Amino acid sequence: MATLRDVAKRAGASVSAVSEVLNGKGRHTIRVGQATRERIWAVAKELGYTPNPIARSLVTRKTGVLGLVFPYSGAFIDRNPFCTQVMSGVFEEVVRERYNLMLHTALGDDWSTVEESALLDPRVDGLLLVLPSPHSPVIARCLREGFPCVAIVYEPDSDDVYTVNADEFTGGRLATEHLLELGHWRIAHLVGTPGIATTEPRKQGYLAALAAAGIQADPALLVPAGFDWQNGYEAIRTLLERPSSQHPTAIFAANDLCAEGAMHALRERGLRVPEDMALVGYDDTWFATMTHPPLTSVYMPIYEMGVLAAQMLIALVEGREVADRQPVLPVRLSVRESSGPISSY
Amino acid sequence: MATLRDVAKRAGASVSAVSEVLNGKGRHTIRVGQATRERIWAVAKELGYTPNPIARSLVTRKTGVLGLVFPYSGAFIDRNPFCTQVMSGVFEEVVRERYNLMLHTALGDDWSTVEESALLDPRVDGLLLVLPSPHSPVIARCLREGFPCVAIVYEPDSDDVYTVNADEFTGGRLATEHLLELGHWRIAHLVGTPGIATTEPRKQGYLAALAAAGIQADPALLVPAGFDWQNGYEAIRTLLERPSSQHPTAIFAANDLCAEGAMHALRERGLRVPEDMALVGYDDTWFATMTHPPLTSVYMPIYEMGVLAAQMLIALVEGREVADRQPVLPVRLSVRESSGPISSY
DNA sequence: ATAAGAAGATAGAACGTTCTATCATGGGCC
DNA sequence: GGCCCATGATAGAACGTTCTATCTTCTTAT
Repeated sequence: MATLRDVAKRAGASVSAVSEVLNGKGRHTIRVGQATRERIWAVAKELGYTPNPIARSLVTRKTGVLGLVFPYSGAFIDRNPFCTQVMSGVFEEVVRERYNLMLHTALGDDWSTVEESALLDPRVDGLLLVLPSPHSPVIARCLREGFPCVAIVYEPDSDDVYTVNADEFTGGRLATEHLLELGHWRIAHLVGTPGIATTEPRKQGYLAALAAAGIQADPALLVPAGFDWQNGYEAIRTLLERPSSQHPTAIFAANDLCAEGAMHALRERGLRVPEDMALVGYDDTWFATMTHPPLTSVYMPIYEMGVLAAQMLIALVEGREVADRQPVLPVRLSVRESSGPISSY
Repeated sequence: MATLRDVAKRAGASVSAVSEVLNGKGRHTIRVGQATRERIWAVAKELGYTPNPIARSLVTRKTGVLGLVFPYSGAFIDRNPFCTQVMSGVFEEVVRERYNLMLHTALGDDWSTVEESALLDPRVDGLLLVLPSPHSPVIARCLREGFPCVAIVYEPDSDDVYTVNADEFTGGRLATEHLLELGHWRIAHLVGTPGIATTEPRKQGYLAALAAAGIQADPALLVPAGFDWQNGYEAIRTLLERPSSQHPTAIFAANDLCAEGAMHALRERGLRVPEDMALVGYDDTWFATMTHPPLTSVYMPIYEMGVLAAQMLIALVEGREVADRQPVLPVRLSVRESSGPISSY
């Protein structure tokens, strides 16, 4: 690997001049004439000079690398379309802006590994946190130390924290309203994993829609489930063990994966979707269109959330101001077959 | 951020001593007495010293970071369970070995972006290439320059290249044999994307199984498709436009996603799986178990391939010898409902 | 003619590590 | 008393950049 000094020696110029010509942005007072410029370029090409980003980072204190931190629960990354889609959006923006992406993970609720590795690590310019736990100590620390950091899906616990969220409450409401419009009034909600930021607002949206329709929520229809296929499957199996008079006629699942699990359990009992049980999912990832029947689902702009978060973080890293610190992106309902024919149209 | 010098000054010791005590592995001749050791530790704790990996990398020429390069075709990362599962395996091993992972991508067939960023980039110690194009110039270059590099799913074009593959040929054979055993003899194969390393051997396995059964392959039943849902969907729609006397009775799809697309198209025409058409997928990702009916699929140890590739690369980076440069991992058939009842048992 | 400043350049000090080479001191042994 | 060597230490040269401070010329306005 040729260094600046190698080029300088061979071109008969100073290291400063070579640095300025090859890597400089004209920020400082180093002035190099046309002739020397050309000589330097020629030698650089000849020697195949390529700058060493490590040496550069040591002095500039910028690396051009962003850290992406995922919650880790064994199978989260490879099984949950939400995570991969966020990543996809982040990645796209990162590539566009000529940054690099470093992957980190938090083992379970233990974010200490992140603190040890990524946070204090000058190898990354900033941190993107996906689904951090509530009142995340990592975020608190970033804020305290002025380390650039954006959380994706996080209940803002301070005005200073940068977050990107979707309007989960409205999502829960839309899903439920849709089922109400279809004539259902015994609607179950498969509740997401407790502690994950999306769980509570979706549930509140569900409750609000019921209340607005003058229906008293039946606590027995708030079924604890989670965001995994297995969660949906087991929740429905348990639910169907009750006497059929207590069964709902429609289900609003925690997310698409959970909905598919539910569908599977329903099918096992010979119940048809949507004829015997209407079903609505959440997230509306690619996965929702390929179930049978295709899932009605609340569309969340997951990819866009990744892009936006990356944009915000890059702005922070580069010292630009971010107008909206806590944007909330709109959701909408994607109506497909799993919720049944639409009676109101 | 406290530096070695800060600690040294405050502890009344030399930078060398502090470096040895806090970060050294006892590799060289620096000897520090018990008393100074304790003083240094105390001061380090007091100042919250944390080593700067960038400065360290500059001198050691090791970063503890591995680069993971994915093929990029718009939606590959977030839609294809294969890629995310490889990543999951790689990630697991990388975390276990206390390395870090940097994500890169190759835009389409243009791996030049990789050459520009990752390859010559001293920020990574080695490169993990997922599904590189045949005769990859990147691999050739790594080999030439002695840069550690392991390819995941790659037809070895030299004895020196390190690859991790699954036994695709046997996979294609197993899938086809299974359908033959079930009594099918008009078996279509939805062929994968041309140019991807897995496409050809799977097809060859299919042809070999037919030949072994004394069946002459019908070229019309070799349907060009690809590895995406849409590919399977469209391939089957085209296929079903032929007169039904020319229809197959069974389909071996390029992968699970493609199989699900096929299933969708079949259902649209009122054809039942497996009663009217038996179906076998490939990869056997989590996705295969949640289709309806669940997919019979060739299990590929994708996760394990990621782990193994990472292990090999880390060994290379650390200068250890790798016994088997081109391991081929075994596959097996996961029989589920989409292929129909098993007549031979 | 001369001061002022522009143009073209360079030396060398950082950045925070690792690690080689070197230097003291003191104890044990002949 | 002198020699050897173990023990405890340090100075300072790398690593490859960026960038401030400084030094020559040469032009140009007064």
